[in-house]
Amino acid sequence: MKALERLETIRDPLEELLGFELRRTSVAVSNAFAAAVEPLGLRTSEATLLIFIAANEGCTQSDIARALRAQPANLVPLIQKLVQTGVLARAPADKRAVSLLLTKQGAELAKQVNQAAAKHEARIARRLSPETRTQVMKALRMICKDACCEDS
Amino acid sequence: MKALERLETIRDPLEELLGFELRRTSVAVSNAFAAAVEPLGLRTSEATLLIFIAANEGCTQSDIARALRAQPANLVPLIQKLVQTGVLARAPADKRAVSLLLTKQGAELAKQVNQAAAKHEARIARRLSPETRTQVMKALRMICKDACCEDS
DNA sequence: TATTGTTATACTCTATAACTATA
DNA sequence: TATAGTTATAGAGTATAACAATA
Repeated sequence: MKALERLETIRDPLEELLGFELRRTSVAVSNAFAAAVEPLGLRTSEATLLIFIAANEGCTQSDIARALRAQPANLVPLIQKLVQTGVLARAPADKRAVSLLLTKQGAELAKQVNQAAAKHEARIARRLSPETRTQVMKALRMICKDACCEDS
Repeated sequence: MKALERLETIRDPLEELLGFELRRTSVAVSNAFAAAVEPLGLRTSEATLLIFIAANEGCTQSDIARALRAQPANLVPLIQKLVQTGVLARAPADKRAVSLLLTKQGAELAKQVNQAAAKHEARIARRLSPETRTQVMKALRMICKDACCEDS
């Protein structure tokens, strides 16, 4: 039946590695977030943008790109869509920069996004004590910094 | 100078959210891992595959797909490349399943990948105590489970 | 010179549908 | 009927180069 003995037991060496566990968890959490904002007709990137702009009304695309570590070029179609659907409005800041504002409809949508995000946050952290959550956040920031930088 | 008052201060509401901090950290760590295996001529997915197969010699593509939560279709070109470059060898397991084995060259490469992964792991966790690392791993698994499942 | 916003483009990753051959 | 492997393809995310207008 078997030309070569099939493996009876599969083990997963990846689940002992922090890097991969981080990635898997991130994927699962991102999928859950996407599902949470999908009823609002938004993708993850659009919902993220709304949360950011709601907290920084009047910011520009380059503000967003810097803060969210995104490529400015990739924000263009995203913001165009949100302007066309009446969620965002542009107002000239100076002759080259453009301030982004929420329309009345956009403010309502942003509120719903924030509610969905809060519910999602509560869900993914529901088995973590506040202290553990704080410690995990702190650890994540350290890991992120140590992964990014080159040196000692 | 300003048609609309520009924001002086940008704040980032995302960095208080566990979900987004998870994503950012995961992206940074993934990039660092990609850079770590790039000198070996491997992408993240290929290096991951080698780590897994080295720990499970004789496994099949569907074993891999299940364990790594990947689509079987996406493994095909990946494994084809590794076979063509002499890293993997196929051996019939039964008339439809195929066992995957490391060639001599593949075993050497897998060893280097595991070394690079270990170094990468040490780097990203270098400011975490062993106890904190363990706690973070445990928290990540809980978060992952709570994000995936639907219910209570 | 550097910055803001933009276009076009390319590449990777991921997802699905459909097929074959085998169990 | 379900499983193993495959093909083809489509979508989303992300990256860069190059440009015009402005600081």
